[in-house]
Amino acid sequence: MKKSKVLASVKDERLIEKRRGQMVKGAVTLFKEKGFHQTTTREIARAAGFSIGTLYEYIRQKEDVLYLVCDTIYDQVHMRLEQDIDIKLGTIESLKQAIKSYFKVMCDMQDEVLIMYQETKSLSKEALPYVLKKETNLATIFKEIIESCVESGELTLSEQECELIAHNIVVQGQMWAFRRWELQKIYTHDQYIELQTKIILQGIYKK
Amino acid sequence: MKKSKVLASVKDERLIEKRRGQMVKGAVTLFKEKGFHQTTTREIARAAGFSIGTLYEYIRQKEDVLYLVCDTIYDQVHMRLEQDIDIKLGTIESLKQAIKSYFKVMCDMQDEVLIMYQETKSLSKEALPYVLKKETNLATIFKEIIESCVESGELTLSEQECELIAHNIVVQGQMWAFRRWELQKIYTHDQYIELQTKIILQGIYKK
Amino acid sequence: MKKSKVLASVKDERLIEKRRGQMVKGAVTLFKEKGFHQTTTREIARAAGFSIGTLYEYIRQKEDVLYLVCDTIYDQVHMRLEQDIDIKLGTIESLKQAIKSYFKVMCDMQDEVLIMYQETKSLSKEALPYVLKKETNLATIFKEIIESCVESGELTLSEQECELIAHNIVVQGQMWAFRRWELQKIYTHDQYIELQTKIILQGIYKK
Amino acid sequence: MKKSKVLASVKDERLIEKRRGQMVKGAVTLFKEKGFHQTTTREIARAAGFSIGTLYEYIRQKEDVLYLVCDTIYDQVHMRLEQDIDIKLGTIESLKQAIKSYFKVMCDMQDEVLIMYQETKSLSKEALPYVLKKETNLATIFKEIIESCVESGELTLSEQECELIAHNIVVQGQMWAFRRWELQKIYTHDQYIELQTKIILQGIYKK
DNA sequence: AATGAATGAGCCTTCATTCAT
DNA sequence: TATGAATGAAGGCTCATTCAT
Repeated sequence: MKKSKVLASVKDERLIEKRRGQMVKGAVTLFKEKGFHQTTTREIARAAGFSIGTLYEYIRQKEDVLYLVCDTIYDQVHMRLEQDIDIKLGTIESLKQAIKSYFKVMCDMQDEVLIMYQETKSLSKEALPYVLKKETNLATIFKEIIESCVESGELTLSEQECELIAHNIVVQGQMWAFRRWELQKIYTHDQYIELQTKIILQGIYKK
Repeated sequence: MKKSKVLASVKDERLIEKRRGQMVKGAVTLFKEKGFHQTTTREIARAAGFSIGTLYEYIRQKEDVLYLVCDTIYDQVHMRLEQDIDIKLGTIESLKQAIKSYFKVMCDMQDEVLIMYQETKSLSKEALPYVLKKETNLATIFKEIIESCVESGELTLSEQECELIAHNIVVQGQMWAFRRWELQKIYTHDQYIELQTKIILQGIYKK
Repeated sequence: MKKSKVLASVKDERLIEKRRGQMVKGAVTLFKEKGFHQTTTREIARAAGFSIGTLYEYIRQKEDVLYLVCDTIYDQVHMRLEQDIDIKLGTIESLKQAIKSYFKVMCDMQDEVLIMYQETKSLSKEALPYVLKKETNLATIFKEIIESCVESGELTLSEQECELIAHNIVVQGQMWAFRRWELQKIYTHDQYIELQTKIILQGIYKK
Repeated sequence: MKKSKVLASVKDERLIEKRRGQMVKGAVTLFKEKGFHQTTTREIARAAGFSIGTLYEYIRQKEDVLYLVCDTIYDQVHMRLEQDIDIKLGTIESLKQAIKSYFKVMCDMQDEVLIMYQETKSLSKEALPYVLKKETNLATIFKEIIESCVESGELTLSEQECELIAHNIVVQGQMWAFRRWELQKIYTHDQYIELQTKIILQGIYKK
């Protein structure tokens, strides 16, 4: 299964899972508020509910926390999407459903999305591609859904177009996170979903 | 007009302008490469071509540099847009033109866009809204262009829709900056502009 | 007899002996390589073949390990000397034999000798004199051998001279350990022994 | 001339010289007392009379202080020897004089000698050979003096013997430093010099 | 105006030691 | 007895900021 690349001194795998859970939860709260660089390892430890010494039993460097946070965020997004989405149906309705589901996840994880946008660059050269890969996977999911629609004849699009639209969907979902102060003034999130979906589909439909 | 809120010890306004120019230029290069927090005030001073002491004659805190950088970036964007765009025409063609022009600016300023996305949150509570305002202005420009088209009868859209589409355009322009590694694999930037424009307009056109 | 001053939580004397044996063996290897301060208690435990918790069942502080190591080294030196040396003979030949034997031990225990020279000062004020005493005993052994030769009329030396020569012998034996890189270039250890012995005796002989 | 390999942030060479002087002086006092590892960089800074920040303007790592200390000690030894010693004379008397002079230096620098013996191994792989070279030079000086005596016919010795005796002299000079508690009980340092000189020469003289 | 040496708060990280299991 | 997770004091080092020249 998933094999985290972050080394721990502690051997009990279940404990590692648990402690890192606490760690990530505390860290997300702090990163939201003050960002990665402004957050102290001591603060992370305290927010996680243990001492600084214990923190370093489960990671090697501060950056590992960021990696773990990013990793966890994407895993959560994927988990929630997998529950709601069925890629292979090939109907416009299923695409609508996927957009709606994804946009809702993005809304629920607004703060986490922001962290990803802002702190990703602080990852080391080794960790970065691993995290970016996960971001790419997100676009791939939508690309596949759209391609299913093309195959089923519901849509007529080139592969290039499929991919671009997939990227657009991904970004427009995240958009709520980093433009929320502007957007909230005019729409509720439900309205936002509805309107964006309409525009997206209108941009696609074969005439 | 523009009245910078950053205080300087030096009195000569022309010198302030000049030194801050050097400063911002050096800082942008460094921020691109390592980010705001990883960049040292000393490095900024050196990149600007003067000593750390001199740096502090023209700013009060490190954060001022970030503010100046963000400020400058938006000014540059606006300046270039103003040259190319005519808001009042009310033709689809002028909207196309505006999108094209804006997307090109965003491509030229890829790195600067990334800085804005990643470092903005490090601005102080006082400076932040000032910078965000400029971002909002960008959307407003497009909103106005689209509304011109509505007024001239070229398009039929609610105000809500106009605003959302404006935001979409702004974000899709920036998208090239933070997804370039993915997007470059499939399109040249010109193709990207063309395709996005097509999709945007298709999402709008009255049928 | 020997009554170690290092306290243990464990009661079984035989086990204490055994575990401390493992401990010292591992520690010597590590101290050779990285020195006392650079060596971690965890590393010592691992090298000894048990856990950090167990280590602390047999010592009270890290420094105890150093004490045990020093103690063991001197015991080994003495043990080997006792096998080879006969103090009371009073012949030049027996002195030669003693020097040869001692020099050979020093050569075999080069690394241990270095540890003694370099780490001794890290012992606590209580442990230090106890270890230094053992070093002094070494000189005393040679002093007694030389004095035997004086008593038997083979040599004519004051007590002062006897003691100084004893110290010289002790130090010249150790010299191979901390100047080996220089000395090895010119002599084998056997040549070294022979030459030093010749010079020592020449410095003593009644003319 | 001498070009220290330790990098400084400060540019003024004279200031570097001065501050490092203060630094080394303070450090020697502390290292004598508690050894390199037990001494804090903060303590070094305080002993030198400036802040921790300033300390790091003149070195890169703590180890640099040790290097500087070792370097300085050897330079001092050499400086004092150069004043007193004339290598080329080729007389027994000049050898005696050199021994006396060297032994006196070693007596004056007892504590420094101990530092060298105990802390040298804490130098990095790069710095170590540089320092060891200086130690070797010391032996070379005596070797040359002895060889002058051989050339002038005052002594009859092989090159091997010359070198060994040189090493013996160097070590016996240092011996006072690390065995002083034993030796002081029996001799004054002047007596020590006299006696050792006698033994050394007796071990050499052609019969 | 310009310089750069000085400062010290504060951060990341290590590691000896303890203690519940 | 043996284990190893937990602790937190302490240390090395950085860097924004100041100020005398």
